[in-house]
Amino acid sequence: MNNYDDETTFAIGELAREFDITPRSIRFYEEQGLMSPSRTGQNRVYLNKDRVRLKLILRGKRLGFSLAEVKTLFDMYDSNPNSAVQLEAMLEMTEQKRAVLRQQLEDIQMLMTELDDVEARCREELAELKRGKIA
Amino acid sequence: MNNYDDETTFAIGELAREFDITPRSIRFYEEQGLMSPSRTGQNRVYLNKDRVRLKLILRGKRLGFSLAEVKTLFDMYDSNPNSAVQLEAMLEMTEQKRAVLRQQLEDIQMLMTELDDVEARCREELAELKRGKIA
DNA sequence: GTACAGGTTTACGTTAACGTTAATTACAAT
DNA sequence: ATTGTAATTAACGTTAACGTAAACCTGTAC
Repeated sequence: MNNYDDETTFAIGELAREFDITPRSIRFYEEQGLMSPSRTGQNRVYLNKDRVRLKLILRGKRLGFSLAEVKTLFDMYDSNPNSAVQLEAMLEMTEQKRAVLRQQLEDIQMLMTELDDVEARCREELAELKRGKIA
Repeated sequence: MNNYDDETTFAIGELAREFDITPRSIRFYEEQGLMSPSRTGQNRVYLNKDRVRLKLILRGKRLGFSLAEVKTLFDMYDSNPNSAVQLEAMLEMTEQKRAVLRQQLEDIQMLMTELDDVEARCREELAELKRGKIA
């Protein structure tokens, strides 16, 4: 499913709806050099490869990369695909991201136990209130 | 370790160094109502409770909370803990946050496996490059 | 033919979380 | 007395990722 051939075209609004973003965002990504759709007259026309690019941009964002970082990856891939240099740069970026995620996991665990404490104290005080020990 | 008594005081620069942020940031947090250190003359003086607050702010940030959200949590925590209404509101709030954290945990785990995939493909291609299968 | 639903460019506005001077104060050491 | 280090307030500057008009074209529906 979700498999288009190389002829199928999309208007900017279609892609916007599909990925639940605004046309403005898509134009912005183009302005930042992340996409370059063709045109019919003055209207942008997107092929499936452009659609895939957009998907990659959004996935990069979900992974916490900035648009500039995504562009860096695109540029590297476009200029020298499958080069050892590009692949190693990619590995480095993923490793950095992994470190951030590890830190977040740790933080979440600490926060959760703190929430446990707060909750326990709340329940205790509530129980005392109901027993009438405090007005 | 890292255990200070309630008398120990800190200058703004000390805290900045300890948490690897700038004094400007600490003043900004105060300006946003997240801290209120005492003073000697016109200089800010931080006690351990302030230091703990700062730690919590930074942890919240790492978790993706805005300063405004952190402030909301602080306000709730600080507000009168003697009323049953307040306590129940607090419980509701912590339960909501807990749900958010659970979701984040899930997201992070998915992202990590995605990174695993990317990394695995990279290493594989690198290995092929080294075996000379690709020019 | 006119309304309308899309598309277009240009350009200024917005928000968060600080950065960056500037001008001043205060204590500590040389 | 001067130099150095750390602190202060006030206020304007910055970045990312768009939002939001304004003013325009353009093909289809009625």
